[in-house]
Amino acid sequence: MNDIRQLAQYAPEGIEEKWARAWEQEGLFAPAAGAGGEPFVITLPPPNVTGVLHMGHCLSNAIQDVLIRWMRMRGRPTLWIPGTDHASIATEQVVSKLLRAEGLDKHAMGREAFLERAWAWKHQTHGTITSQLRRLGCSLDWPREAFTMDEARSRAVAHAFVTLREQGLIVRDLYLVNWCPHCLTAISDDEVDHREVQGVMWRLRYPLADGQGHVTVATTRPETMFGDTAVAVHPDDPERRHLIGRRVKLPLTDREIPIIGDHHADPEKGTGFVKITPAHDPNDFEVGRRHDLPQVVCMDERGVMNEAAGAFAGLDRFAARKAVLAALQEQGLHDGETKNVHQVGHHDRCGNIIEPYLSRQWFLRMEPLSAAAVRAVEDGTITLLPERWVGVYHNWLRNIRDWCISRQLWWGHRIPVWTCGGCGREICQADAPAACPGCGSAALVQDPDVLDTWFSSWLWTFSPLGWPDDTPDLRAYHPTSVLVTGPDIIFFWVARMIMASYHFLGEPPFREVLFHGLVRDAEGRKMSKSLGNSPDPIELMDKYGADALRMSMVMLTPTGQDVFFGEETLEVGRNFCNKVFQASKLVLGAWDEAGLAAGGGEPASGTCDLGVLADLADDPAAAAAALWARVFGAAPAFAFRADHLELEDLWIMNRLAAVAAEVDGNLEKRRLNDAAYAAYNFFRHELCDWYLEAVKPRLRDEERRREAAALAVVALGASYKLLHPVMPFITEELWGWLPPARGRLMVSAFPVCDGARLPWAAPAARFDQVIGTVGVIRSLRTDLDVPPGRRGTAVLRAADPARRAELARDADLIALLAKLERVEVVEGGPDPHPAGAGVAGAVEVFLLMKGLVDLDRERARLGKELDKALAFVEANRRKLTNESFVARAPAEVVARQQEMLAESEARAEALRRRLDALGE
RNA sequence: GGGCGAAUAGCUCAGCUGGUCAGAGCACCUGCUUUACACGCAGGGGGUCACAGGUUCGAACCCUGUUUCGCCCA
Repeated sequence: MNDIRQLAQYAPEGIEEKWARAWEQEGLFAPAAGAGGEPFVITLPPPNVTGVLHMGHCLSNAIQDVLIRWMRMRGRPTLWIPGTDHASIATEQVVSKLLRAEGLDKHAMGREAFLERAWAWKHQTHGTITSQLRRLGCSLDWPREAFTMDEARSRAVAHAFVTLREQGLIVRDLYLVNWCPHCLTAISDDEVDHREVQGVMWRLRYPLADGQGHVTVATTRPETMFGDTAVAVHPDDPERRHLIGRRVKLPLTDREIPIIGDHHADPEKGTGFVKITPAHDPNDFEVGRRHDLPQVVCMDERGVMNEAAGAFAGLDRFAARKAVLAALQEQGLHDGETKNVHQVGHHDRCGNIIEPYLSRQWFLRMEPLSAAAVRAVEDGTITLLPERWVGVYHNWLRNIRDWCISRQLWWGHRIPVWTCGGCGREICQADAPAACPGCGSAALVQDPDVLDTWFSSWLWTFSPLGWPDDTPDLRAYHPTSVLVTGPDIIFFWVARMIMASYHFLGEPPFREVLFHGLVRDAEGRKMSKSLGNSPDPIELMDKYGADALRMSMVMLTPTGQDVFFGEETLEVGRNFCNKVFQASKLVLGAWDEAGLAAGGGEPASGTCDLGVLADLADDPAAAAAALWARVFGAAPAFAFRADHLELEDLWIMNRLAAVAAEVDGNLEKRRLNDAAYAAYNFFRHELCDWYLEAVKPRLRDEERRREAAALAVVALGASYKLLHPVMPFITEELWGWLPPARGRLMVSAFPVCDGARLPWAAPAARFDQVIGTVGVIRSLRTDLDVPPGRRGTAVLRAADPARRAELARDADLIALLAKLERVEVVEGGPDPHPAGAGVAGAVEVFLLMKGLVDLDRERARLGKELDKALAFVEANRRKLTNESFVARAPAEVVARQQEMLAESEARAEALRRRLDALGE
């Protein structure tokens, strides 16, 4: 279609792809060269490279693009850096699964071959996510794209590791970690998902070693008893403390273990005796350290019992539980059980129950890094929005624990530590050493593990800018401006990024964090693959358009609030796109007919201050021309005639200034939904419903069409600008159709205004009076059943002479908008009769009925309806005065009956009023 | 167990510093093919602002308690 104006409805196909390509080719996503001012920078939270875009990304990326486009238009050098994340565990799982489908085994094929396959998979899927981001309209600076595992980022990770190691902040320790027996790797505390589980608390009898009875321990995990190295009681427990120092025989084994006193045992909980299993429980681990207890590991990395479990060796942990209980039962050592709801840790990636597991891992000491992060948020250097997350953030930092950063995986950054086979020396350096600096041996073995993915992500504000090198980008664009992400990764990522940036660069990574909510389905459930309730954004964009998707999501999502998403949500956006298109069609047609020369200049980004209207309020023609010049970058090629500027013209300019203030102000406050809604409301309910309707007759009038057409064009142009950050494609397209428009909308100036300085307050109020009056007349028409085809006469009565003078001047406008034949303005006198009456402010409004409706027929019809209504009222009353009904019927039914009575009475009353209004 | 948040129309939510605040969108009902738009226009119904107290001239808004729900941490 050559001329978009021929379209009956707006269709985004082709248009969105066209602009996505054009903008990128024209280099408009790169920060403007030579532009002054403080850069506005965002690093895209890198999506998983092997994933696909989901609705959450759409929301997050739409929010980021709105901020970026807005700031770019406002003239700030703007940079949004794209990138993807290697997602260690997730990717390794996906690739392993693919291999299994081919009958291949990861371990059999070996590390090198596996990594080759993983890279191939990464290359294959990488394009998916990036093309989806382009499709969504994200104005990312693609030449700067980074990948957490590319060479530069790997260097940054290695550098960070080595630095921290040299600073003594990274240590290797035998420690109890969260172990996933399914993924066969350690995970950090933060990857453990605590879920409430209906479990059982078993009571087990441990015989005293001297044969004098037994103690009863309570446990939810009997299978770990083979790792028990003590039984604890509270040292102040009056009933049990006398047993401290004695020994018990550990059932099913030939071991004896001591009874110790430790505060960990709670006399109120369970039986007061707690078995201590240092190698399989984090609390017990601490107890064990305090009492120097041995650590007995009784299962392997797959959760299978080992030789420490004697006869139970080889059983899976859950099978072992049953078997142990059965064996104890047989020996009379099983002392009953109670149901017990408790929290059980699950791996957030695979859902399997994690196992506390004793292993040698790398840890990062977090406490020394946390102080700067606490201070930055406390003193306002970094702000978090919504503010309520500040407490959560501080709480985590105050109780910070060491971070287990090693993972028993292959896909990721390999830990840059080598051990010399010759002298046993440990070498920690960024690049692989050729030989041991100590003994010269070349027999070096690198640590087999890789680093937690977040260990690369936490460098993400500066690693994409070239760190650890001192690059021009790093100097120009760091700290970044905003981080937009979900609050679910406040610990994983946000807090750690802040710590990393202060530690390595001594400055904040960003100035503010904007948290957005989760996208849920229409029933409020989280979107998940297993539920199948997560729609494909690409399909949705094909169907509704990316603009519609963005507009709907942004408009319907208050800051930080979860979104309930159903496909019909997108209709709001799609319908609005069409509305914008239709209005544009109307105005462009009128402009063509007016045959005006346009006049427009090359646009420059920056602010286009509509406060100029207030400055020139005394000379509306000059103000209109100045408005044109601000919006289109050059003076109009024609003159506005002051005597042709009407009330509605001043009003729409007033509204334009007000909406600019509102949109810009709400973006400033990060209330994106309010900003989008303000622009939406202005366009649909002010520009279309009132202004365009008011000027339609002028647009057909050769003498008077120029000013109306020109102001409509300006209003469209300014609206496109205000809407562009949210709906970039359609606005860029339509901008191109505006005769005075030059260049690209996306890099044109953004309308702003000081909301306290709006022009023409008095004329605006006068137009509001017109709107109110028209509203009353429209209501009366419906109430009185005036056929839509019948025009009529309204009488407006006002005591104030000034108000009467205004009404007289606006009578034609009111008649037009209310579809009346005549509007009379009177000072006083009796109520017109027969007529419907209403009030609009200080103006009494009468809609004359004579001639509009056949009074006799209407009287007859109303009389009949009234009779019916009264009969119904009577029936209701009879029932309710029947005492036995009121006493015996269910209260609900009586109440319902009373409701019906009230309703029918109200209806009868309304009908009587209408009948009275018709007169004799 | 600890912390945070929420409760306002059928649904999703605004309501910022007590005073035109009882609102919007969607849904619903009615009317209308008015030459930009039925992906539309016009009109309309609908809420004891969770509950109970308190402060105040005045409370969705502040305080206390209760209930329910959600999230995070242990």
